[in-house]
Amino acid sequence: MSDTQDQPTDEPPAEQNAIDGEYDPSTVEPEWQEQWVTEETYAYDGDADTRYTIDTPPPTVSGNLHMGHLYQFTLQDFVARYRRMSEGTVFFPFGYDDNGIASERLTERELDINHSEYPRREFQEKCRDVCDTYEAEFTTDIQSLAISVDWDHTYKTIEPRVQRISQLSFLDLYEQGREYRKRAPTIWCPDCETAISQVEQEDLDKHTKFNDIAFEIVETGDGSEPESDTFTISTTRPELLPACVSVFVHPEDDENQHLVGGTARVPIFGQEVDIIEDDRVDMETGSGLVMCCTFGDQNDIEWYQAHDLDLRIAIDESGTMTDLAGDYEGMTTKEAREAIIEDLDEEGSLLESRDHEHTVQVHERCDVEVEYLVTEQWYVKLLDKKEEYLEAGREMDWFPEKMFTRYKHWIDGLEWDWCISRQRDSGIPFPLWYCEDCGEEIFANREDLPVDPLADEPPVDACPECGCETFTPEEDVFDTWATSSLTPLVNAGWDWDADAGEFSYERPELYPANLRPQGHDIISFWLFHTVIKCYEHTGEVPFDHVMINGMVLDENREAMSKSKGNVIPPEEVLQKFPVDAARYWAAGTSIGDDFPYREGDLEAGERLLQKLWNASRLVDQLTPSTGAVEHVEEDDLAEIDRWLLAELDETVANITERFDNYEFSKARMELRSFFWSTFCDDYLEIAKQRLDDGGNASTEFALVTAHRTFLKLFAPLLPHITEEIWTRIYDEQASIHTSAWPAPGGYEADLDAGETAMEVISALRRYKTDNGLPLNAELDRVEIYGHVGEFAGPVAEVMHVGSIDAFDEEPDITTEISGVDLDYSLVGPEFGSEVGDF
RNA sequence: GGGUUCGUGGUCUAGCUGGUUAUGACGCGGCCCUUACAAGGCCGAGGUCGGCGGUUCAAAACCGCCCGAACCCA
Repeated sequence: MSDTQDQPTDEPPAEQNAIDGEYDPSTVEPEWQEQWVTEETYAYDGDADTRYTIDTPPPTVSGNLHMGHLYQFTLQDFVARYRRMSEGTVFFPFGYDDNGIASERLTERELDINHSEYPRREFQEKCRDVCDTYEAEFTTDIQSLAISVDWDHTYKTIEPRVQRISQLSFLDLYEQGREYRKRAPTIWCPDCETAISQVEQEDLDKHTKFNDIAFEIVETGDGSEPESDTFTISTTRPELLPACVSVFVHPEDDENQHLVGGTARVPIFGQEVDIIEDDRVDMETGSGLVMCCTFGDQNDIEWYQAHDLDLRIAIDESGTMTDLAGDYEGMTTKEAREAIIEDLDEEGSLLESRDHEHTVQVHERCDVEVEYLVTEQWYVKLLDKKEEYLEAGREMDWFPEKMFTRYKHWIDGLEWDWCISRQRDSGIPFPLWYCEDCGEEIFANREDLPVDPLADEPPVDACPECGCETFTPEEDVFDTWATSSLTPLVNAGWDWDADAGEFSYERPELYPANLRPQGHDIISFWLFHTVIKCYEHTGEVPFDHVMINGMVLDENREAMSKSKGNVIPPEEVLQKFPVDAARYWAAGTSIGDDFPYREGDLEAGERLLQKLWNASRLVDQLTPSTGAVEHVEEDDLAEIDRWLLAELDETVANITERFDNYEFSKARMELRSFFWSTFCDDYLEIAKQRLDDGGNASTEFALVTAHRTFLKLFAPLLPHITEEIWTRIYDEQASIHTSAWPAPGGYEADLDAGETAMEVISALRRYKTDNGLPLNAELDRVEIYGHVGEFAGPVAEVMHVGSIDAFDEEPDITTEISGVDLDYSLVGPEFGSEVGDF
């Protein structure tokens, strides 16, 4: 009997009328939140037979909780709570990603300082202090949302344990030949003086001058005599002229075809450059001829690599002109731009200078235009295994399925290996030194990790290559995602076992994780990096399932943003509505779709809470104390009671399948509809009549069984109210959230007759309403044409009908209302309608 | 510029492996205080399923183009 619907047990009887008065979430919810934390209700049971593991991307510590967090964590929590009941135990950890540039930025903003004003160590300490404050606040917020995290399993990506894992990962990938150090073009912020990744830059519209500059033709490609001695190059960045290495012509540009293969001379600086054909030229802009400088934009880098061009570096790390710029050396790029335009004009090479508006790439942090510099950076190889990583993505089940295409598309479009070094202050250091003489890389020993090469000594006294005894520490730190892509391994306690000479897990059962829930905005970098790093370390993809959530929009379907001023802070919502109502709202959309914040949906949730409370009060009033409700065997159940339990069976099966497939919206809708319409509107009304004059074991049993089952089915969505009712009526000791998920009890009943009976009730209500009668008005006699089986009795009771005559056959006459004395004839609902003609 | 996803009553949605009268909620109108609940119950109005074309006996669903929105990558 253990795998049946939730039936009454022999628990100690609760006091009669355990539920009275109104439900007051403002006092009930905080009490439970506190109790769940102090009693460790959600503790992971490592010894359990079955378990479920969730690996969530740790939120970046960059500010306060927003609606996106509320939504996302709530969705994760639906899964966690459902699985905790159905599987036994759940590993649901919580982490903070506080080792990156976002945290530095938060610290600078919070303390109104700049990182460059402090020694690295001091600044790092400030970052940690600020993050601690925010994290404590964030933790309180998450707990107040009833997210069922195991608070004994939390981590920060800056903590030593995670630093060790991150550095181990670096060493392992290097030994596998998956990493290399290379001098190559990188995206560079001259203000922050660091390499940045593509995701850290954003578009900004800027007003500039578009300058037409004459280049002298030294030689045409086909040896012909040119009509003119010069051609025109249009550029917004004349300060890059000293870095000009070639000129490009589009292959379909007939007018300039004769120049291809020839050479041109750059004004002022005088270097001769090749004229080359390439289809990446934008023929619509300017003259159709374009110069390539190392480097003005990403296109220049592509050309540089595709055509093996020279490297001419005219701008250094701080945005200052180099000696290559001759007279302009030492100027900022802005000063040089003005000076060069002036000199071009004087020399007669400046043909025109006009206003121009275009989009530039800036660093999201400081809005300063990025440069492309050749610097020495560490990379993780990606490009040689695109096919394999695509296959790794296919090994996971995606919910919704269509989100896999984003992963696929990202890999298809990959053109760069992953630059993982950052010239930053607060982050996890690279565990290595370089020989001062020969540059040999000296890596830390695995058992010594974590190390900080700026403070710690290298593991050798002399360079194994050249014997030199002095070393330079690597000053760079890892990209945030080089670490936060390791959370599945952090959860499982991945580590190097020096004795065994291999990697091991502290909790091997946790890898791979069952589920990765996250937003669709971070599929391309966070999820992708997590999949490939874990895959390279373990040979296995880190997740069975990936559940992708959409973004929260405002009521007009627009993204919430500070600049639009349409941000709704969660605390404002939670002041107005119960947490359970907010969770009901969060359950209201298909997974993966963006969806708007709508107050009406929270009001609907609030009404559901009241309905649940009131229905529970009625069940409580109608039935004896829990211990006195007797178990009734299926054969001894009245038809109407067995019908309810059979319907409930179907609902249990459906809801379970919905949760299995992360279809919270459908689960919500079906559960609400069955509870409200079938249980409250139909069955409860019937039960009231049946229990009117004393006890009825069959109905009491069905009522309590259904009610217990409802509470459990609602528990993942509405944790507070279900716990409150559960405790009051059924169990004062154990939480509903650690009880077992209900399973269908195998009840069989005449569902057709039940359905017909409910339609008859509905028709009788309509009749009374249409005739201005109260619903409890007495009717003398009703004839039913249709199969209602043994339900005629309950129907008569609930609708206050004197006598019911039921006929299985269709009537000869369709409808007949006889007399004025409330005699009533009713057509049996037509059922079994024909399905088309084919 | 390239790609992905989406477009269903006033609002948010279900349906989308083609087949009765297109689902539900919110909102709106009317009636009803029936001893759990008026934050309730019952009834009702409201849709050319973004547009045009195609496939088919049959299209909200499948195909093409167009319009519009969002996101990702340039």
